[in-house]
Amino acid sequence: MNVRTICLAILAMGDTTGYEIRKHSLEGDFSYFADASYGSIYPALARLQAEELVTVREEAQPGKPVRKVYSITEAGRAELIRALNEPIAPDVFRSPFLLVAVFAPLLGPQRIRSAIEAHMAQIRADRKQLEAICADGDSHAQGDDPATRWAVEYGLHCMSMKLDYLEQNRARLEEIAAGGGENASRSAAAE
Amino acid sequence: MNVRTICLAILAMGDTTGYEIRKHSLEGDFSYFADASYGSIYPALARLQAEELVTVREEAQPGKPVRKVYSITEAGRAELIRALNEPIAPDVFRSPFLLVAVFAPLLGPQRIRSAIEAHMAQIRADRKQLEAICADGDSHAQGDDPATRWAVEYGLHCMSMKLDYLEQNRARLEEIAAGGGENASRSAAAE
DNA sequence: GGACACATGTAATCGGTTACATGATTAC
DNA sequence: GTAATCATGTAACCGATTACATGTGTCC
Repeated sequence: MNVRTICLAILAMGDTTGYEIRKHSLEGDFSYFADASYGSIYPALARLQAEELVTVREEAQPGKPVRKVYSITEAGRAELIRALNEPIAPDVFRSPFLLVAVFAPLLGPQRIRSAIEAHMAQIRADRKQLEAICADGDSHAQGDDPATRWAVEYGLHCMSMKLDYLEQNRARLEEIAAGGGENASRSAAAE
Repeated sequence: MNVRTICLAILAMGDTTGYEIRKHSLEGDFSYFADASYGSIYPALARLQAEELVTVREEAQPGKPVRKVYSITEAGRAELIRALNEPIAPDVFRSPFLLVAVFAPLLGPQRIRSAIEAHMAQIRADRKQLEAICADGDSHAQGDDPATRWAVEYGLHCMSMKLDYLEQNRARLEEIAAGGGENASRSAAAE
């Protein structure tokens, strides 16, 4: 999902600024889809504006820089729908953790233990963040939207499942790391 | 995980060629970690060779092009271990499907149904592929390695969980798509 | 005769990140 | 005083993809 579409999608949920789009993309809802930086968001917004898929209004606020608030246009909404109706690219799941896991015998039990710990902590943190969106309640939008809620619940479910699985199977990986250590040393020395 | 490390990792499992590395990275084991193309693999291998982290031997085979078979060196193995001991980057999970799901009310039930169908088919296909690695058995390596097996089982578990969850909750999303459709039209028309 | 698998490699391009530039306000 | 938050934007760079170039053998 390119930044352009992500911007359009976020703007379809309500008017915002480039600054806030970045926060959505890496903290809030939408953290599933992107992880965009200013360097990609601002040019994307400029381009969308040139294409008349969004409009801008400048809100001067005393003391602070001018906020450029973007709104999606009808054409923008149509373009978003068009993009979402295209064949969906497969989900991407890239796990540096699993690469470490695969080399458990080479890395030894201490490293594996700390890797598992860090990995689980990461998942817990992500889960907490997702839960916050749902529980937000009072805030004006996202958590209340049923479709967003469905997606968030799907994400939460996946995370909880992973944590359960790790809890139950981490010992096995740690044993592999401990047992294989000698083998790895031997085979490395043998070569 | 950059292509360089992926190449090193694959070579740590056994000698291969650039051509086969690509296959590993998008079909076999390792499909979790990368999705590299020739355009990145060949330059990476050349660089690794220059750094003396791998060596090459050319195997002439009559009729076919020369195979350049790469082997990891001791320095390469050390570099891989060093890379794997660095702080692990968080897992990346990017789901174009969930973006579609979030806009279910805007897209309507037919689209959502087909999106769910395609998504589940994709997961099933991925699962089949992973199962093949494990069940390979007779082939000389990966499926038998306990750490690889652990990682594969983790992946299989996640996929099965997702499928179960989708099976049980797809109806709810389809309803949201159906019910919300009118709202979306109204709100779109109202603006 | 055409498509596909094997096999290596380069050049153009692209999408995106990082770092930089600027500057006021608020909280510690 | 110093760090963080708000806020926008550009330029340099980078990693990777896409498309291209080349060539044989095999299967349908």
